[in-house]
Amino acid sequence: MRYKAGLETRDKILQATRSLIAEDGLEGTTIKAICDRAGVLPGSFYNLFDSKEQAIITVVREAIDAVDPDPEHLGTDTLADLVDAYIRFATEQGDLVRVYVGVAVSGSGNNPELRGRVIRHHEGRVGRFSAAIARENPDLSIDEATRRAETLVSALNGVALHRILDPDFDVRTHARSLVQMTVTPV
Amino acid sequence: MRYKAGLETRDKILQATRSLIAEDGLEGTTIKAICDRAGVLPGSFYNLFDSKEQAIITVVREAIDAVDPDPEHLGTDTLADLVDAYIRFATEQGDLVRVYVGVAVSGSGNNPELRGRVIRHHEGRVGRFSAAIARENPDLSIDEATRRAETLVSALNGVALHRILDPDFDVRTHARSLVQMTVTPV
DNA sequence: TTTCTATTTGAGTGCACACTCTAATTTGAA
DNA sequence: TTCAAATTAGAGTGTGCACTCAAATAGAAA
Repeated sequence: MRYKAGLETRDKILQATRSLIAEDGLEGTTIKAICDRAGVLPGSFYNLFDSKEQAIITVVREAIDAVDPDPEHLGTDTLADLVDAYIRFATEQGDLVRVYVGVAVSGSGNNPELRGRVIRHHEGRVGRFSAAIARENPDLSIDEATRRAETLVSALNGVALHRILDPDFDVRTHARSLVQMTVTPV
Repeated sequence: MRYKAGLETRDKILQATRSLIAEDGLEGTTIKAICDRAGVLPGSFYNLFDSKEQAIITVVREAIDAVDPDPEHLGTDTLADLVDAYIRFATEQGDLVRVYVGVAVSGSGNNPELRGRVIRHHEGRVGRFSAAIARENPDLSIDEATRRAETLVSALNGVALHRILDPDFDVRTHARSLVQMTVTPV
């Protein structure tokens, strides 16, 4: 893959794979469907990818990375930044939400690595939220901040899931009111 | 299916189907896998079910019904009852949670009816929660009660999802604190 | 232009899939 | 005990799957 044509084909294949996984799940996605949607023949697919699984893994990693971008800067984001990034993800990347949740739920029987990756990433996210909450509410114990972060991250995932069922669902409003509730002691 | 043996076989097949859908998704579940896990041969399967799809639909309906049992008694349950029922579902029926979420996310390409069923059921649930909230907080407007119900139901779904990733996750505590937050004005 | 290689073409392969069929066995009501 | 119907056994069928390959074409570097 050193010419422009190859890169474009690769991109078309990944787009097709992404939307098909969202529609039919990891195991329901076939090479033929990918090739048809991408406007490509099997030979081209296998010129660029070793296997169907490789294309799928590429898309899943993309989804995991999209859930919260830039996970390097530990301890610098505000809670509002983290939530805004998530709102953007939930509203603009519906297909990737479906891929992410699909892997979390039924982590590809023949590839348990993917599910482990989702779990580790999820834990990292809770940690990031917890740190932000602790930073902004210094009077909270570590345990309490973690508990609230768990509640908040879970609840936000639920909101993203709701938006899959109802595209008009107001993610922004619900997400912000969840933040209010979570960081305000009751 | 009029003899005891048939009923038992049917039950084994549905159990196997349920766990396999949870593991591999709707489209990843095969007749061979179902028969192997149920300890049954294809002939027996097709003596009791017309098709693979029929067995799957049966399990999915089971999952949808389990999300909130007894949806007839509109307007009688307290919010605490509804939440307790959900906590029980989330902690005791992990496989059905996975089936339910899986259908919600990637509603079986070749069977859009299932996804529609999940959506309608979900809306009914929000309505039930909304009514309970309004009954217990008469000073809230209908819109505000509905908004809070949407937030709460979504968040509870997120908590159930979290438990799939982490079986030790304390569903009860997080669910109850979400209820607190949702019904207590901030 | 020549040459080398990336890319595409599209028919082909073997295997696993959903599903069928007939014969054998088990069941329970009479 | 008889017997029709329910159930199971298990080999068989055609189709669609993931994947391969040799030949044709297009693209960049010399």
